[in-house]
This record gives sequence, structure tokens and C-alpha cells, in this order.
Amino acid sequence: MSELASQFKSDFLREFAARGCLYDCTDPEALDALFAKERVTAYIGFDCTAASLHVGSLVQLMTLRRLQQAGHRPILLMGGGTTKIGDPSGKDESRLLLSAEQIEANKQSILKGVQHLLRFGDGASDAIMTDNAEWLDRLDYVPFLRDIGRHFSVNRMLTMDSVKLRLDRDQPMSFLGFNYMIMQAYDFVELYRRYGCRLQSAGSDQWGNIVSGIDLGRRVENVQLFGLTTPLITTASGAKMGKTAAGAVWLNADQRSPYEYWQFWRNTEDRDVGRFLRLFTDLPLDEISRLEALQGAELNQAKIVLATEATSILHGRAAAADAAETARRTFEEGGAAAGLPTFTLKLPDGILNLAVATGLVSSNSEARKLIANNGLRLNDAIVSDPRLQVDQGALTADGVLKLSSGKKKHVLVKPA
RNA sequence: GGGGGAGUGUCCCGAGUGGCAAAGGGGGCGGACUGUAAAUCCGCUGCGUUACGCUUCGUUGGUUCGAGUCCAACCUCCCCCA
Repeated sequence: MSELASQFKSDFLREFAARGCLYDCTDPEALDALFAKERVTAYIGFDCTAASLHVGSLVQLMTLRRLQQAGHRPILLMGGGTTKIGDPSGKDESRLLLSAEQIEANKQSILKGVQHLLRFGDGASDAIMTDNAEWLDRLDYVPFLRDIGRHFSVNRMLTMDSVKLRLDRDQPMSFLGFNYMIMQAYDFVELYRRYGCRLQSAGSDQWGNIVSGIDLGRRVENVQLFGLTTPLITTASGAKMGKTAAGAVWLNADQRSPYEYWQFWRNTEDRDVGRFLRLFTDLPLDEISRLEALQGAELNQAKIVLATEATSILHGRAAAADAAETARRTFEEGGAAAGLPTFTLKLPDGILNLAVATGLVSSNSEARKLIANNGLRLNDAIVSDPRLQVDQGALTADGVLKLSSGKKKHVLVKPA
């Protein structure tokens, strides 16, 4: 699709495609014309299954951001209702159902985490946040079946990937999960009714659900709706974006600090730098071309730009600058920079307990193994004795301890 | 309802049919080499006060000096027949 970039007339689609964000869309010509003609209202839905979104959702969030930057109106749809059902796509097992309270708490937390990405308000292109629980929770079963259910062919639903793949692998699927796509299709129509929303965007795996919504819109509202999908982002090595050893790369600062988030991007593989700059920053394309052309160690400069820009979008310019400075002091000067993750606690007995207390390792055994592999450092000196006692005398001039696992993970400990 | 099969180290896959803390792989972590990259090589990958002890193979009982392995019941899933 990116080769079509130059053929689009609308600013939004041209830029979107040129950045490698476009995977597929329905009726490209009509959608392009719509974007060129008027302010478009578009939505993306997010599940409330966790207290924070992670990097895997970032492409979607960036899509909303770009829509807004191009003067259109993004809707952030929180799946407070659909989360009660659970998306069957891709999962091998039905997930445990979350309680309504848990879903609501997750929703609030997610919203807090994405504040910097979009401008909310009452202006013409200000972002709107809504929750599909507002309409899904109130549905009356029989009227819903008569008005909406009649438009869905079970035969067709069975052929959709989210269902088919599951059945093909002999994995169970309850009637509950089977309804997810109907709810998502209905969301689209409801958002059209409420906000004149004409476009739904999502990852490419949601194509089937999007098309269902478009079909439903034509049948019940006689309107042409559009769908737009983004590619599934993997690293050049084939790993899914945002999954690291420590778990998902969460967007909320209380789960992954701006410094750690900055580090995540700083450690991007060489081959991904240009692509990620296009996808995850607002930098102009010619600037990105210049950065990705850097060779060898020079490319580290591009990674620093990537990290700072990406962090800035999520946490703000100041937090990004702080993170960059903390990283510079830590990695280039080898110091105990104040911006590192810091734990204030009473110094425990022995180095093992200290390492566990900071979360650098999860058990004493793991700490011992790390020490045996020369992986644990206290104030940059390799710890070789697992029985090492840590007391006030070990504090640096700043009155802290710097504890490191390997060369990249550093934390500070302040005696309480 | 009848017949057959499966559930293994709480990341995943997967060997194992009486001596097992349990093969192998992926993933992950650490080390070497580098550029906070990739590739490659090496080590580690249940917990603990670590030449020892404790907990682990769907659940609960049983046989045995000893059970992931044998027996019984139960739970969950899959396949075939009805």
C-alpha cells in the first residue's frame, strides 16, 4: 500500500501511507475523497483488560494522533462493554472474565496513561472518549436480536478468521466469545449514530470485525462506512513488539517509567530504526531519511532521537529530556544518575536481599546465579561474594547505592 | 449415553512406563565480542541458610523401600460412535 502513497489526494492518507502505517483499507478512492473533502470522525477501540495499554497498541494510538494532526476528529473508544465479553481472536483459551469494577479501574488507568497523545476537548478536531458500556450494557436482548442479529449470518461468522482459526485448532469457543464481533460491529453503527463516525481503524487482525461493522452500517443506516487497518508490527528479528523479558512494555508511567520507556526505544535493532521513526514519531519524513542513513555506530544517534521523540509523545518533552540525560550520565559517564529507578528502603542484610528488594532479581537463588555469572554490580564493581554485607560505608558520595544487573539494568537504593 | 486419547518443570513446545529436580528445543537472563545494535560463542534458567534440604509432572486417594511413571475415583479438553 505504501507505493500508493503518492496517489492519495488527501493529506492524511498520503502521510499515513508514506509512514508505513497503512496496511489495507476499504474503498481507498472513496475514503481518500472523503478525507480530502471534509473533517472525518474516526474511531479505534481498546480493550480494558489491563491497567495500561502497551507498546502493541501504540500504532493504533498514533493513528488517532495523526488523524487529529491532519484536522480530523478521533474517537477513543474504551471497550468497557466488550471487555465483559472478551475478544476471541488469537487467544487459545478463553480469558477469565473480569469484574465490572476491575474493568472500570482499568479504563481510568488507561486513560490516564494516554493523556499526552491526544488533545481532548470540545473543539472541532478535539478527541472524544467514550465507552461502549454506555450502549452495550443497556441492550435489550430480544429487540437487539430482531434489529441487529438478523443481519448476521452464522454461516459467514463461522468463516471469519477469529472464529475459524479457533475451530480449526479444535479450541473451544463459547457463545459469549462468539458474540464479540457482533458487539464490535454494533459499536461502529452506534458511533455513526452518535457522532457521525465514518471510519474505524485497527490492527490488520481486526479486518473481519471492521467489515462486519461496515456491512451492518449499510444495512441498518444505509450509509457507507470505511475501514482502515495498520500492519502488525514486529521487530526485524520477528518478535512481537512490546514483549520483553520483563513482560509487556506498558505505556503508563507507574508501570514503566519514562526512563525505562526511553531505554526500550534506545535498544531498537539497527534494522528497525527507520521504520520505527516513521511509525512512532512525528518527525518529518525527510529528517527520518537523513537519520536512518547513518551507518554503524553513528546510527546510535538516530536511536537516541527515536527514544527521545517516542518518549516525548507519551510522557511529554520534559520527561523525555530527563530520561535522555539520565541515560547519558549512566551509559556515557558511568555515573549513578539520579534519574534511575530509585528505591528508598531500609538496607537489608546482605547483597542477596538487597537485589531481591529492588526487583532486579526475583529470588535469592536467582541473585546467587547472577553473581556466579559475574552479572551483579554494586557501585559498578562486580559482586563476587553472595554473602557480601551492605552497610552505610558502601554509599556513594550522593548517599545512594547503585546496583546493576548486567550492563543495562541499573537501580539506585536510598537507605530509609 | 458408549468407545478411544490427552493433561509434564506455574513463559511456550516437548521427551520421559518404577530410582527424576526430571532429556531436548524455543524464549528469557548473565558473560565474551561490539556501537546500550544484530549475528556468533559460553554459562544460567523450581526454592532455600546450596557437597545438604524442601516443593514440583490435572486433582484426591492407593500399591511400593521408592511413583511423572502402576492402580482407583474425580476434574478439564479432544476424537469416533449414538
